[in-house]
Amino acid sequence: MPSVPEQKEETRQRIIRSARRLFNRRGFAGVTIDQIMADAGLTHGGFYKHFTHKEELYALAIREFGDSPLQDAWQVRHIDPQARDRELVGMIVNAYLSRDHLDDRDGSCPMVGLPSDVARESAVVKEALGGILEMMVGVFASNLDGDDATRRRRALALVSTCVGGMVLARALDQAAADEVRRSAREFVLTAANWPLGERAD
Amino acid sequence: MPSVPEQKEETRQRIIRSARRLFNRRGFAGVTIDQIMADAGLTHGGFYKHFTHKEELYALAIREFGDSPLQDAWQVRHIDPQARDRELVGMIVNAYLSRDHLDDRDGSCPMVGLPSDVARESAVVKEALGGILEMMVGVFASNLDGDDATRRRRALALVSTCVGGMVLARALDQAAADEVRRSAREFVLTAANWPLGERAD
DNA sequence: TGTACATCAGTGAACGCGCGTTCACTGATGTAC
DNA sequence: TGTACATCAGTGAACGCGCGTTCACTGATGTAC
Repeated sequence: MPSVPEQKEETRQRIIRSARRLFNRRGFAGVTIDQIMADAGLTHGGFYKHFTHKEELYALAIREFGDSPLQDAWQVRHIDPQARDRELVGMIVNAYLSRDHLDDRDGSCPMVGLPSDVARESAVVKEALGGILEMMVGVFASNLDGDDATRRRRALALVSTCVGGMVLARALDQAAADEVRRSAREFVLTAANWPLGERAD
Repeated sequence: MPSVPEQKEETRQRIIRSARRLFNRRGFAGVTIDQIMADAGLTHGGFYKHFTHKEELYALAIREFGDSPLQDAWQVRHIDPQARDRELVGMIVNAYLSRDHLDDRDGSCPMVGLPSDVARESAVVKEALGGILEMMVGVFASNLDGDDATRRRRALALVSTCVGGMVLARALDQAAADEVRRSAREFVLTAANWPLGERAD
């Protein structure tokens, strides 16, 4: 076999990483295949040696956020989804609703950067986002009181507040963005009785 | 003056209404000027007799939601933003998080249909969305307890939950969408102590 | 009251550009002998 | 160990199409006389 499979796979991953950053910042329609390939240090023609459609790469890019733990992007590392640790969840909420996360157009959670985009895409793309939602809901639910169903419902609502706060913050001017972000954070931490920890902003 | 100003203004409004529906459903990049003009019963060439750019129409279309009271889209009419009426706010929350509102791609609140799109647009567009947020925050805050600052902060958080729940619901499959929607609704109504009223779904 | 004229909202062809996708080609690399 | 060959990831020109925008034109309508 004259081509090197490991090298091809490495290139493929590099393209997906470039796509993840660019799509997250500018949405599906706002990024061209040429830009993604150039960002990965390649020319546009080779794209179809790795993927069949632009949309296929889009779904893969979103799934990537789940694989390469999202925590990296949030500056909160090594989180065990099963962990019952209210302090840790408090930190996650702080990080999720932080100014850093708001400004990180490239690496932010795709629920913050791409929801309206995903709403218009096919089931494959929606499933990729659903996986990320479940990850976050799992962490929240493990640290709430009540029976399983109640914890899940409350977790879904609290995730909605976090995501909604950030989505709105992105769609507003700086001052309004900070106000919404902080209000959502205070509300979630108080409602769930999670410690506030040290807040950077 | 051989042209009729009132007729031109009427045409202009018809274009804006078409734009509002189409942009809300498919986003800024997903709609062509030709489609908007055709929807308004015109041909594409006349567009520039009314607007200078595509983006100008986009901002106008979003503002339109504030002018033509959003309540029409929510099936809740004649709401006085100053009204202190917990029952009414309960109805608004129910309507906002209803299946009807989720499925109404054309007429839904632009905070639900367009936030990621708006996040990538200019200040003019963001201000248009900010106006709609303030409308909703005003209604919520008037029906909460505490001093002004506290009510506003809680209102911002509760609006975040409503918007976040709907934005996520749009980006998920049917089953997950209903679960998020209902969880967010129950949580908001309970947390704010607003009556549940009759829920259709 | 009637007629010639000026205006301008709306038409539809055209322009230029960029995009997603295709394809003939290249050249580095592994394999066969 | 060396050489001829086959493979295929990556290249870059090209294709077809649709989009935003421009522009010469039309024809309905108000105005001047």
